[in-house]
Amino acid sequence: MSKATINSVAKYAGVSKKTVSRVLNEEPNVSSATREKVQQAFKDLDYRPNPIARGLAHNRSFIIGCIYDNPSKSYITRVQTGALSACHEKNYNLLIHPCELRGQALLDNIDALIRRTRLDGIVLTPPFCDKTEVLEFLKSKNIPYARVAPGTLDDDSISVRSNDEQAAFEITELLISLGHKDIAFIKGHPDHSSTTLRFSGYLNALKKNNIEFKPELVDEGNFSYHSGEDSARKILSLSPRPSAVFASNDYMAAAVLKVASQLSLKVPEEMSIAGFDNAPIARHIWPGLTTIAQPVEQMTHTALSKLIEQFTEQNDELPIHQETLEAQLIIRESTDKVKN
Amino acid sequence: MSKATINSVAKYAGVSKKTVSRVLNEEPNVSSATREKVQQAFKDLDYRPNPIARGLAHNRSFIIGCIYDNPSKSYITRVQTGALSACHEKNYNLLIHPCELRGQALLDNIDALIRRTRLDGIVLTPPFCDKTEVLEFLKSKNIPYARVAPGTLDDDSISVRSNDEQAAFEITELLISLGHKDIAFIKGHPDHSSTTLRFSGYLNALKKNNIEFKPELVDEGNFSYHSGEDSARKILSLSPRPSAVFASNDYMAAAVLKVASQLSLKVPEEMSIAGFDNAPIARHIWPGLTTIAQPVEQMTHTALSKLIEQFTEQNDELPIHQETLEAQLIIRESTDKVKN
DNA sequence: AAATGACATGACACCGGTGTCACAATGGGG
DNA sequence: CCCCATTGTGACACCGGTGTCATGTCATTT
Repeated sequence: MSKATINSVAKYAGVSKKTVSRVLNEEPNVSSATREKVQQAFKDLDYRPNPIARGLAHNRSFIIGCIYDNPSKSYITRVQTGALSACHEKNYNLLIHPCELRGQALLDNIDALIRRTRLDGIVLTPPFCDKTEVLEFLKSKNIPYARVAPGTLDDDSISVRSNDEQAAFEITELLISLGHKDIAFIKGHPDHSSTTLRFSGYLNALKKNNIEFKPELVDEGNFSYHSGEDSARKILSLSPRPSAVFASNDYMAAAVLKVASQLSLKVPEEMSIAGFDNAPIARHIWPGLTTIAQPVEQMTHTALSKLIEQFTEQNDELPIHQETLEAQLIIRESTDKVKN
Repeated sequence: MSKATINSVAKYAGVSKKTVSRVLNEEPNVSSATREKVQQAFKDLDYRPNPIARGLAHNRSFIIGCIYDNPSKSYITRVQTGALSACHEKNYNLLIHPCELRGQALLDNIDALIRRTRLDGIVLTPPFCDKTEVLEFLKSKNIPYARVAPGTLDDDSISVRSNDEQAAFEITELLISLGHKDIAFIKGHPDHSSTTLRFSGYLNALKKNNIEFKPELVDEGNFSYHSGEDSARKILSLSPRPSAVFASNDYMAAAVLKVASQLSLKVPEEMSIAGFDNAPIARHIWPGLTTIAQPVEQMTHTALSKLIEQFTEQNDELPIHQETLEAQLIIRESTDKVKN
C-alpha cells in the first residue's frame, strides 16, 4: 500500500512539508542538495501527491465534464477518445455526462452536475454547444467551457469545428459530377446545427450547378436509422424516382440502402447513396457508403487542450480560440455514374 | 455563484460547524428545532457540501473507474450507461478508462490511474475481468473491484454475467431446428473468455443433436468486422459450402453478410447467418441478424451497485456476490429453413 | 565593519469538511 | 434531592496539500 504522505516524505528527508511541496511543484529557491534529498525520498517511499488534497487547497477538482446527447455511439466514442487524450496530457480527468434533457430540466441537471462534482470546465458537443441558454447558464455560473462542432462561431468561447456546409457542398457536387440531377436529401434532427449547415451545403451545390431545387425530394429525418427508413420509403416510392440520395448521416444512409435492397434496387447501379460522418457502419455494409470523415477526435482534443490551458496558464494575451479543421470526402462503392 | 461553505451556514444558523455537519449527514442527536434552522440555512444560502473536502476527510474520492478494451462502441456505450446509472444512484462519479495494454504495461497503467485519481473502486469488463494478474494486482493494492461478464465465477469477487455458453447453445439449436447440418463457426478474440464459452455452446449443441463436428467449418476471428470478412471468405468458398454461419459477434456476422452479398449468395434463402450481442448493426443491415441480446446495462448496473454498497455499508454478513442474468434469443431475417 | 539584498527554509494558517471528546442541560429512578 | 444516563452542542485536531510571512545564512556593497 502506498501510504506515503507529504508529512512522511518531509520527515524522511529531514525537511519541512513546505519544502517538499516546493520540490513537488518545481518552485524556485530550493538548493540542489535539498532537492535531491527530497526526490530520493519520493522514490524510496514511492510517493504520489494526493490530488484530492491538492484540489481542496486550490479549490479545483481536476475534472472536466463532457456533456453530450448524440444518438451515434461511434461519434460519442470518438469524442471521448479525443477528450481523454487531452485530459491525460494535462493530468486532468474526464467525467462523461450523457443527457437527454432540454429546457429548464437540462439546466437543472447541469447545475446538479456542477455542484456534485465541482468541475473545472466543460466540453459541450452537439446539440448542447448551440443552445444559448446553456452557454449563458455556464457563464453565469462562471464555469469555463469549450465547444466542439458548434454551428456558428458567434461568441468568443473556445470553439473547434469542421466545415459541415463545405463538406456537404462537396459531396453533393460529387453526385452532380456523376451525372445525377434528381438528388434527394434527408435532413437530420432539427436540434442540431449541422442539420441546417448540411442542407445549405446541398442547396449551394445545386444552385452553383444550375440544378433546379425540388422540395419534394427533401424529407426530414432525425439522424436515427429508423427515421432514415421512413424517409427512404417516401423518397424511393416517388415517381419519377431520384437517382441519388444524400442523407445527413450514415445511419440514415444505411437505412436508405436497406430500403433499396428491399425494393430490389441495385446500389450503386440504379441508385447512388451518400452519407455523412464516416461512422463504422459506412464500411460495415455492402456496398460501402460514400461519406464525409470529420476529425472528431482531433476537434475534441484541440478544444479541450485550449480549455485547460486557459485556466492553467495565466495568459494575459488572448489567443485565437476559434478553429476550423478539414473534413475529408471518402468515396466508396455506394455512389456511381447515373445510368442513362 | 454558490459560495456557501459549512462555515457560512453555521454562522447564518447560529450553530457550530459540527452541528451543520450532523444535519448534513443525518446523524442523530440533533434537536428538531436546530435541524430545521440549519435546513432553512441550506435553502437560504443555496448550500451544497464540497465533495472534495468530504473526500479528503474520508480519504475517498467518490469516483469509480471503468476499465475496458472492447472493439464494439455499442457495447462500451451500454456498459457506460449501466455504470453511470448505478453511480448516480449512489452519488458517485464514473471515470472511464479505455486501455489497450497488456502484461506489465497494463498493470503500470492501472497503477498510474489509481494514484492519479484515488479511485474508490473499479469495474472490470472483458477482457480484463478475466486476467488473474489484474485481479491480483488490484487485491494487492486493496482496490475493491467488480467484474462484468467474466468467463468464470472462480473467485469471491462481485461478478455479474450472462450465460454465453447457454445462449450460444440455443442459437445453434435454432439453426439445427431449421434443418442446418453444416454450420460454420467464427471464433472471437482469444483474449476474451466469451470466445471459449460461445464455441463450447456451439459444440454442445452439435453433440446433443448428433451432428458431426467438422473442424474445417471453424475459423478464428477476433471480433472485428475485418477479421469476419477474412473468415467469411474462407468459409464461403468451402466446397461443399455450409448452409449456415454462426459468428461469435454481430460485427463478424455482418461481415459474413457482406461477403455473401459480394458472392451473390442470397441470405437467408441460400445461407443463414447468426450473430451474437444484438449490436445496433444487427438491425441496421438487411436482412437483420438473428442474434443474442445480453442485458449489458443491467449487468453493469448490478455489479456496480453491489460494489458501492460493499464499501458504503459496513455489512457484516456476506451477501451473494455472484449473479447470472438471462440472455435473450432474437430472431430476425438472416436465418431461415435450409433449402433442399 | 556594518548595511543590504538574494536565497533557502520552516512555522503556521487555511481549504471545507469529519471524528473525538468534553461538557452542559435534561430527565428518570432510587 | 441526589445520582447517573441520555441527549444536544461546540471546541479542537485532523485529512494532505498550498500560500504567506518571518527568519536565518550567506555574499556583496558601501
